[in-house]
Amino acid sequence: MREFLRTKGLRMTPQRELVFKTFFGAERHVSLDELYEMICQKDSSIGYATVWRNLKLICELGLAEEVTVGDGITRYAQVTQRPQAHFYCGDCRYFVELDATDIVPLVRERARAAGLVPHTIRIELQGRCESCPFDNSLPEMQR
Amino acid sequence: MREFLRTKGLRMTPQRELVFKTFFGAERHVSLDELYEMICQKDSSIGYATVWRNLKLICELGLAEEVTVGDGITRYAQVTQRPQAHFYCGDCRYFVELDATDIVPLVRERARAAGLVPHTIRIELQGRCESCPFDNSLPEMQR
DNA sequence: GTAGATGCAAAAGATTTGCAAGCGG
DNA sequence: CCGCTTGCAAATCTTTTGCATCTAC
Repeated sequence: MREFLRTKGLRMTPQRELVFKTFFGAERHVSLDELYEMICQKDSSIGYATVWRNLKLICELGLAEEVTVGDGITRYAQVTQRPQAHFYCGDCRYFVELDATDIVPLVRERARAAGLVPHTIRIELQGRCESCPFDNSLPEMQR
Repeated sequence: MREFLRTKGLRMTPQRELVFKTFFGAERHVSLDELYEMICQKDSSIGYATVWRNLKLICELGLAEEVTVGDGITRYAQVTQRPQAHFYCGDCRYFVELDATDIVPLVRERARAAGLVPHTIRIELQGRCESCPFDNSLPEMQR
């Protein structure tokens, strides 16, 4: 990673390393605030802007992308080899990744047929997970 | 529409009617600001909050939904019968709707197989439209 | 008349930037 | 050393809300 950054004229610092490791070590999609919280527990002296800038950097490097589900919170997903769809349970706030390896090409083809060249394709679902600990239904709007 | 609102205990007002008509009359997805601008041209005395509240209302009524493509701007799409995918050209800011009638069920089934009950399914693409008037490539991050 | 709707202004959040000081290479 | 990074504070920008006033029904 240090090498990779060097080719971009970027440096590795303790803070950057911490942001990268924490982000890639997270097993779920995290928001900026969540990531900052997680990082603070390891190094409370790190600045919010530093986390923000490094998270943006990760996105710029193509290693992560923003995921939104309409609840006003932007979360960040690691970019993986396999195209994935993101499921978000509005009740327990649980994120699940669904394999969309077979579906994404269909979408891409649909776009191509319309004369469009997609750069990114996002498939985002929202609903209720089966084992959701919450059985109360919130007003739809606020999910 | 007035009847429909009445069943919800809501009223029709000149401002509300203007917001509804303008929104449903727009041939593209609009952001709150864009909608407000359009409406101001017809009635400059309308308040920003009124446009915002009515746009939210339209979403609550299930007649529209938010669309985001990672450029920091939330746009609103009319909900139509046919499931659609949204394509956004980052260069000319053009929105295109793609028919996804056949693809959405696939996604839904994929979720079901994982024990998830999707409430909404969004398919959002970003890229370049064929007849894009811009041939310069902006940095990916800022699209 | 009454409850919902509006307009304004200000609050609340989220995102982004300026700048001086700190370090990695 | 040079230039990328960091921390802090403050600026921006977007989304929401409080409240007095107004008005649809």
